[in-house]
Amino acid sequence: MDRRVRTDSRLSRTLHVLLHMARHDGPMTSEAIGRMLGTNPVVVRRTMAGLRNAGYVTSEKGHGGGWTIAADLNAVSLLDIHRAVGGPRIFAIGSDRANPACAVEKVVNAAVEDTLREAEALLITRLGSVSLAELARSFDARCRPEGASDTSTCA
Amino acid sequence: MDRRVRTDSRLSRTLHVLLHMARHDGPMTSEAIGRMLGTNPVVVRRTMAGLRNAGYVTSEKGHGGGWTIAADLNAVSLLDIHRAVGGPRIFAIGSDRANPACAVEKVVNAAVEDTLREAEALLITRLGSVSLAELARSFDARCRPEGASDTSTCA
DNA sequence: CCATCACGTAACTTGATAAGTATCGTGATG
DNA sequence: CATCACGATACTTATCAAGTTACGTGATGG
Repeated sequence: MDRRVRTDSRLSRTLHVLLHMARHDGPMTSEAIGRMLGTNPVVVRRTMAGLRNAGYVTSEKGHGGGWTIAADLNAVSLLDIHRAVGGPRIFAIGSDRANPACAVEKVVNAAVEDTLREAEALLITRLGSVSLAELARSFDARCRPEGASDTSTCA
Repeated sequence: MDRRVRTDSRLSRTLHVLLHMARHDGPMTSEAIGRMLGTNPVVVRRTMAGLRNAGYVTSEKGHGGGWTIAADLNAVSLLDIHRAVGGPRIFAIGSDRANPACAVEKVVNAAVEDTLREAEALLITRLGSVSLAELARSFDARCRPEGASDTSTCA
């Protein structure tokens, strides 16, 4: 319980990207994805590398290259994506010493950490119970009742 | 959803301190508390200031001064302490843009944030359901079956 | 009265990490 | 072989709890 952390948006960014890729024909370049996210291609490649290692996407170089989804969207959960992008630390709060000598501190840390673990377990369960396909369908249900290729806007 | 954050140990540290104070006669100095936490008095004062503003403790200057509990431990929950020390951001993950123009991004952010909110609600509920007195009793039950003044060690 | 104690406060530094940036290399396309 | 797009490394930036330094103020007590 010692690491420092910032608000990590890799999960939501990646989901955003994947849904666009799902409704896009052909590979998408890091350049185009970066524009979508308001960032640059290097940041995109860094995050996408995790997805590639997990086998969820593939990348091709050269003309007409870019990123392509390589998995069944029904088989990949939000939790899988969370883990593929680094499975980052979830909480910004915690205890400072892992194994305190003080008995009071032990009890306090255990109480706080048990509570955090409970919340984390719920989060993990929820993320694990939603597939990318379901997320995509929930978008269609709300925004694209008839379905079409990707014409949805990105600022 | 934009702020950056580190692992924040103010809650667990403060609970640790309060339990010691509860089984300690007379005020405790920031100096002594700092030794307990492995930090220095200024850090202690900074955190304790929140508790003082909330009315949970009082502070006295000069000889024999220091910090004293001013609340009924049965009436103060872990959540109250969490809030008194700044109610810091709980999660290290989130979305980067609060109000995206892109409809896909909106749906994704909503899904992620709803899940986080659910986990946060559970955490808040749990923290709110435990009083300082109960936490102290759980320590006694485990470590001090007969109860006495504060002889518990702090490394 | 004055030395000491202990809190109050402000300003600055440190450490950790996601994000951002710059640069070069490599392989594929046409 | 020029261009494209990924791969990889190295460096900078932003953020915030925690740590540190320094000085002020009020209370105690000799």
